[in-house]
Amino acid sequence: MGRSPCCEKVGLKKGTWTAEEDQKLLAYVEEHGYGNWKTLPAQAGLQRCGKSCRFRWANYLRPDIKRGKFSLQEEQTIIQLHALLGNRWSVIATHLPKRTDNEIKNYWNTHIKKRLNKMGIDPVTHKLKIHALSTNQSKYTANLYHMAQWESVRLEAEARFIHQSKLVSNPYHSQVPLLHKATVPPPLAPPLPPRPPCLDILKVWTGEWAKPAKDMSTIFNEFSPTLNFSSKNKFSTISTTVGHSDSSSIMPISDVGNYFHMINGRIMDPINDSIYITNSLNVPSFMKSFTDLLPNMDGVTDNDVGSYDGSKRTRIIGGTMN
DNA sequence: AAGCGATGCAACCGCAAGACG
DNA sequence: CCGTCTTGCGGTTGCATCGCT
Repeated sequence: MGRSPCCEKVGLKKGTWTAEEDQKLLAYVEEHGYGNWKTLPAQAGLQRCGKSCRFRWANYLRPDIKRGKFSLQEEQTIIQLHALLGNRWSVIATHLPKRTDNEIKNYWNTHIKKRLNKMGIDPVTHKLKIHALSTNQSKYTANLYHMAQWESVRLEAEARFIHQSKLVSNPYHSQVPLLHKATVPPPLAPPLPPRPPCLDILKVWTGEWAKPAKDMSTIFNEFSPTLNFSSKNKFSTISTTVGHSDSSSIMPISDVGNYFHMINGRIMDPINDSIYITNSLNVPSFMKSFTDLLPNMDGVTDNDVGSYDGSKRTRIIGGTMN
């Protein structure tokens, strides 16, 4: 495959765009649209390569772009989605209205990454750094981390519970294709034990970090969740046992894989044919493992991604399922 | 005021995938 | 099916600005 010559090779301008160039590009796109970036520069009277023009338009001149400081909410969303998706900036950008992938990527690299490092969290794996476990503060972080694991399992269990409720009440269930019927979850599990306070790693991010850890130890005396990951056939199973201090309620929260089923390597909701991403928490190790359950999201385009209004979950709608 | 390193943002580069003939 | 072209993505670099000495 032949590569198009770069700007330098054909003597085109590089570097920062001037206001005049911006105006030219903006005027041209507004009048003619942007069908062919290769031919656009010449037609617009720009001494730039098409790639540069496309980039400038997509990241700075497009009218639906918000510039400026990221809000705390946006930061949290970035962290959550990064834990799930890794460096899939374009996908992450679809969850941040009016933000571009490039801007998010830059913000991650220059701000969030550094702050996570300072907090003793590996920004790549979202796991605690081992060497950080020696300090008191890091013990607290470890507790948060542990709690967050529990929270993850709880969310998945809730998802299963909601789904099962739908099966009971929703007549649509009978129309679920056979493939999906084969993966219908087992009967309802016993009710969940009382929840520990909702904690996740993002609380560290949002300032809970500074609070004393004494309450954490109390909580951990009451709940001690353990996560286990295994792979069975095409399903990956997430299971946990939760023990409560009064030892009256030891219950398994099992087989998230029974709720979700895999199609083409993606975790699917058998009812809605949607790919679900837990959006309320992303715990380092759990999410790494959870992400591992999503071995191939590559076929999901930006257009496939939408917000699930009012839900704790964000779902990717209509990813290619060929 | 000058020098210099740190920081953050804008933009480039190379690769891969999709479109198309 | 194959080759070429175009587009999109993520990693990386370049450079302007800031802050400290």
